[in-house]
Amino acid sequence: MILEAAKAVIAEVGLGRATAREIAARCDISTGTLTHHFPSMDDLLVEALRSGSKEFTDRNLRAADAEPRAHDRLLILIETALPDKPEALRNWRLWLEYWARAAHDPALAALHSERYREWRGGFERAIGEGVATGEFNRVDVALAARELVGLFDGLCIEAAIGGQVTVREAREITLNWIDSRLIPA
Amino acid sequence: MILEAAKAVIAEVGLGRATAREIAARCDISTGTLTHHFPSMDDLLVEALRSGSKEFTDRNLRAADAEPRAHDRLLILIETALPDKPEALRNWRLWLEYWARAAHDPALAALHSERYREWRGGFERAIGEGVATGEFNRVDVALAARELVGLFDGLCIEAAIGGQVTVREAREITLNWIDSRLIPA
Amino acid sequence: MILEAAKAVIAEVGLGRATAREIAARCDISTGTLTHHFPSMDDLLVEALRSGSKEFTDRNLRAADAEPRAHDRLLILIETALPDKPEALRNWRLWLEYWARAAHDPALAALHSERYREWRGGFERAIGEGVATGEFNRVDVALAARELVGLFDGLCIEAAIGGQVTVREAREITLNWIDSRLIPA
Amino acid sequence: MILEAAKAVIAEVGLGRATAREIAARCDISTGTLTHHFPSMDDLLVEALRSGSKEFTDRNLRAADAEPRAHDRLLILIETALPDKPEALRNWRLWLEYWARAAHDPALAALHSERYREWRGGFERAIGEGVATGEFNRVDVALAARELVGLFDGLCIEAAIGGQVTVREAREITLNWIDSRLIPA
DNA sequence: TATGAATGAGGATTCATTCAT
DNA sequence: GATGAATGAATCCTCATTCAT
Repeated sequence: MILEAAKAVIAEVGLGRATAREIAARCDISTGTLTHHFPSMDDLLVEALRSGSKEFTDRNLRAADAEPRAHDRLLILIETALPDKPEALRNWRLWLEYWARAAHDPALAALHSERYREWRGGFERAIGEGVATGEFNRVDVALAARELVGLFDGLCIEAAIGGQVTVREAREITLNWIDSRLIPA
Repeated sequence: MILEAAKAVIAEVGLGRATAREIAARCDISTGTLTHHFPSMDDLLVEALRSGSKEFTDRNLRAADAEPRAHDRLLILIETALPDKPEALRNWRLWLEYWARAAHDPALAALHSERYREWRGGFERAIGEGVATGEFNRVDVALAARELVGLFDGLCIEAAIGGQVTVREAREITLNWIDSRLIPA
Repeated sequence: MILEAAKAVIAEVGLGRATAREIAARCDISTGTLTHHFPSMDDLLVEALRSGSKEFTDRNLRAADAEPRAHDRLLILIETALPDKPEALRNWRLWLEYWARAAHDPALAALHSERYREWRGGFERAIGEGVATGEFNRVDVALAARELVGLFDGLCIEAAIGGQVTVREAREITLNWIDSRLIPA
Repeated sequence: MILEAAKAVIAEVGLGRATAREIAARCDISTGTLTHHFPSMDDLLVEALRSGSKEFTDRNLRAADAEPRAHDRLLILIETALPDKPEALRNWRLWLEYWARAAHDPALAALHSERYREWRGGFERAIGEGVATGEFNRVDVALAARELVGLFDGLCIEAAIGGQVTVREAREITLNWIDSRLIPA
């Protein structure tokens, strides 16, 4: 699939170095065929970013929503997204490109905003459910979700580029946040 | 200055669309003059990213370190960096490009890692000082700094691209984290 | 054909002044089309030098080898190569560029060396045949070929640039060498 | 001296790659100073070719003319020019560039023609002297000089680029030519 | 539908040359 | 006389896109 190849190339070399030739070569098709299916290269790249992150988050959200206990939902969202798995790492790289480009491109910013809303929605539902059942403390659900997602994003970005935060630290800090904030003493 | 123009262009149109011609035009110089000072366009862009973020964080760190009280230090770091000021917004956009590119470029990742270490160091010093003087609770300083910076980064990124988090929310969540975690009851 | 245009341009203005634009204009194609077929300009120029001299010498060698008498073989090699015909003149100019560049470029030196070996091989075969049939004196074939080719090259270069040796003189001196050295009294 | 640096650069990297920057760097001067002395880069390169070959041949001609015996004169001309000495090798490389460029540049062709005339004049004087004193056979002096120089040039070019002719072979063939043609039985 | 040769605008970079200091 | 920053034309090359087959 062309989009799949595009995602792989973007994750590997970045949005700025992702060329039609390289993507076509991944699919073993000609650049002519590529343009036949995606008349605009720009649209292809944007769609790759969008669908790439959408697929990833949708799958994780579904997996989380299937869990009965709120704490397990959060664990699934976090564990599947932590960038120590190739697929998750690829996703964070796509997101980094997404963010960088959205900063200059209102259309992309809107798309990203929508996707981010869905992602945070998963955390909100889990926390809300936990609060409702008494599994969690009675926190401000929207605020807690904002904080948790912000914390998780900030840690994962740094972990994804191999910076000063390791995946292990990102996990521990995030889980510790849940324990100390949401779990009743 | 050429670097200043480069930073402005990168922040406005992104790393991928920053051309020598545009940067030269900003400075009212020819492209020949540009390459006379920066033989490699790539080096210029990287240096712009590096020095741009370094200047910004250094200035903020100095301002924060000049404050006597730990809480004020943190407030300064946060307030000056929140992306509701043009300069701070520009800085977050440079950082987004920095992160995105660092994901594919080990050399840039190393540079970024160093800068991030300094940035987090400012938070660590402030928190450590507060703990030492009894102004703050007796928390694990390194861990608290990691968490605070991760939270702040995650929120500011989203705020910087005009997404689902507003600057006001980012500020409140961050300050609330400080109050509830660091300030003794 | 692109290579043909490249050879013409090199012969006319020299290797150093042969530009992609000029070669493309000769073919009535765009420079984009040129690089589509020859991604590297350097490779194109080298290939033009190589194939140009190869075609020329191969054709002459075949024509010579078809002659039954050794003396006629030598006459053909010499007569077709003397730089008073446009094609032969062009070939000497390509060779001059070839030599000049081979002096600084080992890869080109190797290519040239191989071509030179073939060229001298034609003379060696002719002389060897003449010696075998008694048409020529019993000379050291390899040595005689070296001498004859060296003499012919040295004279033709000077004739090709319109220097102190005319084509007529080059021809007479070369043929006289054959008569006095190879033909039995 | 600027010209000396220019000769060295041309001999090392070729006429097409000889830049003002490199030549200036060799002299430890700025490109501004270079252009101050040689307003035209083209004139500098041409002058380097011209003076370089002139100095070399003049010195060798003077050394040869100082010898009393004709055979020794020829030996000196040949021995000093054979490209197994750095200076002689450099000279052949300058000549190759000279020839290549003269093929497209009438002005350079005229300069080269004059220099070649002087060079061949040295051989003519030596041969003429030998014939006059009876040291050599009664050959056509002009024709013999043309042949000898042609032969020597052709062999040395190939030897200079490290091709199919070694310096040893070039020497032997040339000396053998002298023995068999000029020396009485 | 698939191709891939052709395109040409746009990219960075090189370079000889100019000129104020 | 010497400098070196500034210049801008010219270089090769990349690339998304077009279109006839």
